[in-house]
Amino acid sequence: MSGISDVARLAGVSKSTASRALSGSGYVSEKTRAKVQKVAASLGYVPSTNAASLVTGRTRNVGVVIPYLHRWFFAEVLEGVQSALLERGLDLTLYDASPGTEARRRIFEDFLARKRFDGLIAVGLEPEDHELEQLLRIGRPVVSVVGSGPATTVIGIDDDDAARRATQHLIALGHRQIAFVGGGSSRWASVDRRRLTGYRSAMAEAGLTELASHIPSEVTLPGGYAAAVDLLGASPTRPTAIVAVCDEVAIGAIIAARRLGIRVPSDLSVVGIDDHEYAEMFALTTLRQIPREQGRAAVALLEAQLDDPASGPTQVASTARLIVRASTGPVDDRHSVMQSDPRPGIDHVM
Amino acid sequence: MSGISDVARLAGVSKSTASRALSGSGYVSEKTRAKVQKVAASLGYVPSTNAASLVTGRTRNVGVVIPYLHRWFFAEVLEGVQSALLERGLDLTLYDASPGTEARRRIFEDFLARKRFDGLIAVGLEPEDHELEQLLRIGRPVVSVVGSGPATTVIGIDDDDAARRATQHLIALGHRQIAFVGGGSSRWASVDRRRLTGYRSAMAEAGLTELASHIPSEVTLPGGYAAAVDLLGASPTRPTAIVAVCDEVAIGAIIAARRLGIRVPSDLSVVGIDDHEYAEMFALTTLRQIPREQGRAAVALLEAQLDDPASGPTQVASTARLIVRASTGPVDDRHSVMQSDPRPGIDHVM
DNA sequence: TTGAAAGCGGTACCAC
DNA sequence: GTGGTACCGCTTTCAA
Repeated sequence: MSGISDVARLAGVSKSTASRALSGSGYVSEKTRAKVQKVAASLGYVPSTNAASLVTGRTRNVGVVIPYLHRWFFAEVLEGVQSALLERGLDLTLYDASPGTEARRRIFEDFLARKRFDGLIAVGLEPEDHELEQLLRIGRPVVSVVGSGPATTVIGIDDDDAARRATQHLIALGHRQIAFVGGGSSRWASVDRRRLTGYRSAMAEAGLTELASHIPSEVTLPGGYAAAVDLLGASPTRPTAIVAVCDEVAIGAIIAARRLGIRVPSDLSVVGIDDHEYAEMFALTTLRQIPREQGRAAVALLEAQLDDPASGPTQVASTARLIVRASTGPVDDRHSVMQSDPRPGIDHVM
Repeated sequence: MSGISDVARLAGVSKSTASRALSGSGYVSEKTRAKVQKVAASLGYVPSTNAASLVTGRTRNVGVVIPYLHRWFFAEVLEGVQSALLERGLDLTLYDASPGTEARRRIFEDFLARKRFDGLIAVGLEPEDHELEQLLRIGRPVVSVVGSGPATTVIGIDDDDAARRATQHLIALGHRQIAFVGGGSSRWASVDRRRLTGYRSAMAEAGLTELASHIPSEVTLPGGYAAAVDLLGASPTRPTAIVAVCDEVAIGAIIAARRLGIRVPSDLSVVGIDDHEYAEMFALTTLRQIPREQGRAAVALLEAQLDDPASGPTQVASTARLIVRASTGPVDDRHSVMQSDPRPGIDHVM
């Protein structure tokens, strides 16, 4: 393992000059720079980030705090973050902080306090009050993707608007019995709340407040499935349409409908939010967000704050785009129309 | 930010004593130790890992190289690794190395060379020859979960055996037309290859070599769906059973079958390998592996190698357990039996 | 049992 | 433009 002194010696210069030549800061003649770099390369010299950090205080590492790895949205954001960091030569330290676990407590208590990073990206974190306090006490910039985060930069989509437009899409198709499925079964995520609000306001605007109903469920595919089985199987006044809190729940609902012999979209329309990787396979109408891009944007925002600590927190909310596929269609009041297409709901089979 | 010197000064001892008292190595009187620790606590002292690493050479950080984040198996392993590291107070640096990407090249070329970790855990990595060489050149212990890895510790299930038993299960139910679905469409993962081999040997042992067939597909749920649509929709001699390379493919196949009006298991039996989080929802018969445990085991193995560098590479393969649910059943040659149960295949509705 | 001092591998200030 | 040197914060001999 050759160090910078080895490089310096073999290049016939001092450590300081070698350092300048390699890090690119400070005056070095073109000639010596070339020489030093050649020697460094021939030696396979790799600078010790550790040593550099010790003196500069910069770690060239970013921490990512994330509560779930196995949910589509989170995994996508993480991939986006990783790729953007990679391009900048930055490392990524992962903190998997499932809500309510001992692991999460230790992360906030011990791991984050070590400050082995220049900044933090929190994905859908929804920190408790004392957690938020701990987060700020660290004294490093924090960028949140989704989730709440006063005093930090937050980025995401306009959830209220997305759910409202999803609902409006169904209303425009003539639906009135529209249920909102998902969220609220255990921990309420603020995202889910905002989406429910958007749904409710669209219902209210259409004078359908009386018909609005919220079916709680785990925010997962099996959760959506289970909730839909209950909703569709038992209810005497079954809804003609569902707004799902996200695509996973929407897909679970579609699978449940199929199992129950309910045709999508002729008997039931379903709209989600996400544009999940399975959305096309299920011909799901949805409001598209691109979490990977949100992850990349988070890195860019963090970088900006790192370069200029004075720049305060920003709020960035993009607008989700409605993607109409075949899981939504006009309401059919007759309930007994002949089906000419043997496979309704799938016109984009992969 | 108080450093160890502050602690030392306030405790009225030297830096060295403070260091010993806090790190727990070396002789310190019980009295001074208590004193030092009290002062450290009151100051909120957090040692700089950086500075410690610089002198000890140990980073207390583990690198995880993983090609996919959005696939169930990988996410589960990662969670297992993370939780086991957390318990040991170790950080986790993530390297997302999708095969064939520029990002992956840079990871192997630049990032790993920095050695910001004491050891590496490679998940399903399947390194190319030159990548493997780079991996070994780093001179840090490497533990692989799945994937190939000569000269490194490898842990996983006996894939050949798992696929063989999946196939035998179907044969025992009377099936003969059994297709193997998945893998081989683009990059062949060695896991997938071993599973295909297991399937083939079971077919051969039963004298069914002639009937064996491999339907390639992407190893994803939509991949399995697409392959099954082709296989089940078009084929005049449709198989009565499918062995899927993993649960995601199996579930895709079940969804495809339902769309095509093919009943599972009366018209088609499907068996997978994994015991995916959706397996129960689809009543999928499968060979269970517990990737989270594999992740935890990887950490334990790495720790062993870290503590005793002399201990050579180990190979650990556990045996997958057959979980029989309702996606497999006896072959029905009459093809027109009355169905008494209106919802075949789902007796474990969630 | 404790303290003094020498680094770990770099960066950065300052004089030349 | 370049070299000397102090120092980042901690661990670790070595003496006392």
